[in-house]
Amino acid sequence: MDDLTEMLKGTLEGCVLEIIGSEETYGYAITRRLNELGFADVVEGTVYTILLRLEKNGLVQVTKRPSGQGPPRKFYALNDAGRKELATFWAKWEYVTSRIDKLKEGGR
Amino acid sequence: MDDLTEMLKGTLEGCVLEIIGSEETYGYAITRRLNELGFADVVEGTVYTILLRLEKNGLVQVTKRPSGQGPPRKFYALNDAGRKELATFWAKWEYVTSRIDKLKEGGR
DNA sequence: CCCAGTACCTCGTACTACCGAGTACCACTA
DNA sequence: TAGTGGTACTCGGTAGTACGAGGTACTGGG
Repeated sequence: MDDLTEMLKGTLEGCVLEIIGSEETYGYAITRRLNELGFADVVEGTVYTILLRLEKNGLVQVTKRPSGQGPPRKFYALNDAGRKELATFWAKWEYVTSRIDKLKEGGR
Repeated sequence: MDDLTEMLKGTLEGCVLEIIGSEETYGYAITRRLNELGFADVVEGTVYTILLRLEKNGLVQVTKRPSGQGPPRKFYALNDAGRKELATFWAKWEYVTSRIDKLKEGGR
């Protein structure tokens, strides 16, 4: 699948929230997970910008832990605000997809 | 539904293509159609930007016609390149939504 | 010792949508 | 004939998001 960049705008952050929400994890692993899921072109730089943004917006709790496999890892977990934001994201996603599907079906 | 701006990036152009593809139409009407469909915040300025981009990228055929209700209208219709682009858009859309739904279901 | 793999961070760029303001044309009305 | 409201298009500036390319740093193996 070719370039999905533009289509992922605004949804990638939600995906990262979802991943963090299901399991406390760190940037490098999140990138791998997204790639596995089929978002092959998502690169580290992108994920880190999102992570920084989440932190700045107070949606996550960050814990640094040594890894034994390189430099220490920064583990991210959702806090209450983050869980709320995630719920909002899914609500928007439902809304948008339902409208677009309707449009696609020639909905009048 | 609050601000969908970021989530619509990259999909709005596809929506406009779809609308034009189903019926030759013009900017003002496209805006109304989008609003009806539930994309309430989409404004004229945005639609015209997209339309100009489509024209510049050679995806549409433009015909000017008097309206009897104001200034002449610029009617847009898809050409071959536009139809191809529209098909690509839907393919991407399928792809992205399937991956995200998978993620949402806790897909491993 | 160097290199590959892991892990993180930063800066500059491109693209897209929005917003505000402006232009203009028409029909109807007072 | 001046004003109002609806139709219709254009343009310039702004903000948000993802990407690319680069850099730092730690570990273990050849």
